[in-house]
Amino acid sequence: MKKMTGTITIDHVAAAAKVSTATVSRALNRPESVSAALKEKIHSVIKKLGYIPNAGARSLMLKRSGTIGVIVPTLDNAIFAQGLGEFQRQLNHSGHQLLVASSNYDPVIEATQITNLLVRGVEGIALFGTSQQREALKLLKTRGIPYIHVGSLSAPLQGYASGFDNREAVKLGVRHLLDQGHKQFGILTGITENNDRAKDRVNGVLELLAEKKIHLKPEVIVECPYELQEARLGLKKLLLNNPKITAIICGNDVLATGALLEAQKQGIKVPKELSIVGFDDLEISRHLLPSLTTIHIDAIGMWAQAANHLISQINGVDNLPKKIKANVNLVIRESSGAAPKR
Amino acid sequence: MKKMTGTITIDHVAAAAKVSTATVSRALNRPESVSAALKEKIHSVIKKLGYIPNAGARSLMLKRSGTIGVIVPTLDNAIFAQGLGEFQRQLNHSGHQLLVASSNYDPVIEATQITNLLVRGVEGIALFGTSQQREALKLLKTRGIPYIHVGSLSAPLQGYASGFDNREAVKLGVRHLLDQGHKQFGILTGITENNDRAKDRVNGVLELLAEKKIHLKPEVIVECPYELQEARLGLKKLLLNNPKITAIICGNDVLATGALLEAQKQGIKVPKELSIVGFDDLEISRHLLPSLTTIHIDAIGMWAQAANHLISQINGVDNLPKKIKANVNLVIRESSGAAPKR
DNA sequence: ACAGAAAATGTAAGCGCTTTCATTCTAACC
DNA sequence: GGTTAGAATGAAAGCGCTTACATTTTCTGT
Repeated sequence: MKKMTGTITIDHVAAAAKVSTATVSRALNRPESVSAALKEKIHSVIKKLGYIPNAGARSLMLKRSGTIGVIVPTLDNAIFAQGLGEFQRQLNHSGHQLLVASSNYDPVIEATQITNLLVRGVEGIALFGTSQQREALKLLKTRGIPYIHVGSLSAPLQGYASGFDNREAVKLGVRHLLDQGHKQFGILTGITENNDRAKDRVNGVLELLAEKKIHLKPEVIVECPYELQEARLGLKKLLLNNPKITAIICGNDVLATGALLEAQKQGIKVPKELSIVGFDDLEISRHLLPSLTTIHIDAIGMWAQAANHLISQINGVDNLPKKIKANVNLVIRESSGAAPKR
Repeated sequence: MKKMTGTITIDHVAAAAKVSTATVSRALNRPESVSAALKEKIHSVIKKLGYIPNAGARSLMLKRSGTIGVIVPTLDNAIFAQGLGEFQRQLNHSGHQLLVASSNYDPVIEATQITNLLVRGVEGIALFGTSQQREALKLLKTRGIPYIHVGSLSAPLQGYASGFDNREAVKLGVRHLLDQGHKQFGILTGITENNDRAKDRVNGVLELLAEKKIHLKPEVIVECPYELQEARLGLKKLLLNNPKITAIICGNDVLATGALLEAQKQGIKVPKELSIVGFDDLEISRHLLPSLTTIHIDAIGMWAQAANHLISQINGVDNLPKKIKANVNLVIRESSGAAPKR
């Protein structure tokens, strides 16, 4: 039967090459089982016709779609963009394409995005953090879809995770500040609701300070969205009500950058009058003046590991590690210094 | 036939609900054609079984995959990340998922990524810029796959485009600098090879300056990758060999930020001794000290338009506009000022 | 209460591909 | 030269779904 439409199927190729569809398929998928002569003829026909196998039919037979999904809170933060770039690069090595979705830090949206990805037939999913609805996670479990949490370590439902302990990581910065003699702290954190990483970081700070008998009043903990403008407002608020603060611990480098810029705008000397510590170590952090003291996380490695773990899961490798720890370390630069004498 | 595997198909649902598969399919796709009673029973069975339709089979019948591809040079630049976020948001409205690929500014990689996306059955593709291989574009044309160029306006092969004229846009900044009395210019541009936008911007500068009888020597045009570190090196090089320069036009805000930071590091007063103009208007640009004079482009709108245009193409709407112009305007801030008297 | 229209449901044919199994061709051996 | 193992190819089944068409059920109006 001749087709009317412009879509070229394997039948067209088979007909044009005067072979069966089986042979065409084999020429494509198991070339060593086809004679050189036919193989050559088939490939030339394919090129001439511009044939590309139909993805649906293929995945229907193979039971593999060749796509992997990822859901991040937002693309608008360099730390995610950078991570996704690496994730995608790794996936490419194994012939997978990346289906991207974002949740805007909302578990409800995230749950529907999980379904969306499932409906598109992804073979695996990378999820950022661990604040997903249990329901959604269970769906993945029952459907047997491989998935991995990225950026945290304490995965629910005994899931896999590639990340680090945010609670401990942030203490690196706090300890540094304590060593510098700081006593009056402020925290500029992202919105902690539905954000386990932000929560952990705040709790890490509080925990370590509590050990040193320092207890923070609620008003020195300010939450704000991860935006420069908001961070500046946040710092303003923090300092206005608590002028004695000498050190600010920020939930990430976006917040820290905003805080730094606002401090400078107000003529506050950093680090002489105020020390600022960030988290993530974005590219810009080392270039700011003063450069930012921050917690460096190996985001590249973390995402690369996540990708490879996911692929291993898909390939049915067993005895896979439950947790993959990413490297984390304090980078002391110019935005932190000795506490001012009063 | 009972299936052994854990995969739940429409047959399982039909059996469990004691209806035909056709009815289940209809309950899902054309609910108004199924009686309320059955509909309810079917949905409860679906929920209980955790049934999710098989993507391959579905796209095979429907001839639509529900996915759209995009290829950007990199995810590592906020301007792309932000754009992609919006693109994806728009696509979600029409029930599409985003398949992301990146080319690292390499047309060869881009061509293979185009094939990859095609193999995954995307219904349409957004391409950044116009530097793709003609071959690859022709493949899309012959396969009848809708696509659109984003970020430029002069699409090859009579393709569609959502973007702006980079050549004219950059002149906004140059004119401003000329108005401020500048005579000695330097250009800090991204790598122009395989980058039509970067090329156009450089040419735009040269064109306008030529009108004013200003001709730039090759050594005041420095190319460097879009990274802060590289930009700092670039500025150093520029100034070292050409100390008389009073104004620098940068290919984008990353470069401009790097230049600004390096100038400050060197103790050069901006804008008193040196004016800097960027391009893109990233979030950080308005917050830097001094804040960055730059060309604002409506990246959000540009990507939103691209998404909608692509969807219209897919839906077979005709008489679609060939070019969609995005808004562009000069934002004068603190990094540019009057040329220093010498 | 009954014919006929309309609504609801079922039957079965493919969508384009891979792959098992059967068949044909090739080459190797005695 | 005749047999046969092995390689190359073809025929056809079916992956899970949607939908045209056939069939059954329900609803009209008189």
